[in-house]
Amino acid sequence: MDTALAFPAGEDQLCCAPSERPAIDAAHATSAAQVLKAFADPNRIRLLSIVKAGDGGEACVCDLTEPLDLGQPTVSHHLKILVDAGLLKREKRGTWAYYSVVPGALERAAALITNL
Amino acid sequence: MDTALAFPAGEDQLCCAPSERPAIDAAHATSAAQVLKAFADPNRIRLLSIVKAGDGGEACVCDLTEPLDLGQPTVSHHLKILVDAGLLKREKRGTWAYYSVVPGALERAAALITNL
DNA sequence: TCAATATATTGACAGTTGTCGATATATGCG
DNA sequence: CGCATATATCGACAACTGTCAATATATTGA
Repeated sequence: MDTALAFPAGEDQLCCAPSERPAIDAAHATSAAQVLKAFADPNRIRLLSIVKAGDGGEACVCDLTEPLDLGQPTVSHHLKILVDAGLLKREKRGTWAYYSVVPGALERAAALITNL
Repeated sequence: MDTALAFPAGEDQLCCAPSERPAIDAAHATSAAQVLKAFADPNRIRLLSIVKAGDGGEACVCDLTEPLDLGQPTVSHHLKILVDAGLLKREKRGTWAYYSVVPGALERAAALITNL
């Protein structure tokens, strides 16, 4: 259970102008890559997109397995990766598990790229 | 040579508000993942960062192999992946190869995430 | 032309990842 | 309780990826 360090906290404000900022160190690169790795698969991209576009910004596994044309275990696997990366959150209601995008998570992930 | 489709062109303006946008299709997800995959490795993150922070926004391979503690072939390999993804461009001057970030590429890559 | 340097390419190998089928674990309902 | 449904976990396997050593390909300079 490598449960989500996800977004290291703090680190929101920038020390100086982008053109003057020094290169990031190995530790930051590793944690950034850990999050960005979650976007490195087409099916996970689609999962994020479908969940975000879903009614109420959420979707359950049963809504996701068909449009992706993947087996249910594989979908669960990808969802776990997205949750561990801090991008999705899981809420169980009855028999169903509803996934939704963690507020601000996509923007923070995008900032990892623009703030390089 | 799977030379960079990179950023598919067009697709810059959005059809509607983010909350109303439908989920992206498989083809878009695949091309987005192709670019984002380039960010899925800590050493490539550092390469981008070091190049961007370098003098004149560029760096040659010889400047990159030492701080990353990687062999020269491995650095060349990662640089090729970043070039193929449309993130870096290569300019050969004499014996040296200078790499620099393609203008706007990081912002476009980040937009692939926020526009999900 | 020949040697030295910088970079790219190749081939190999271990480690990781995406996928599936089978199975386990809930949860709700008769 | 016992069955059906929804989801998660496990084990296996092929495909992909990151790394290195060895080698190839410029390019410069003597």
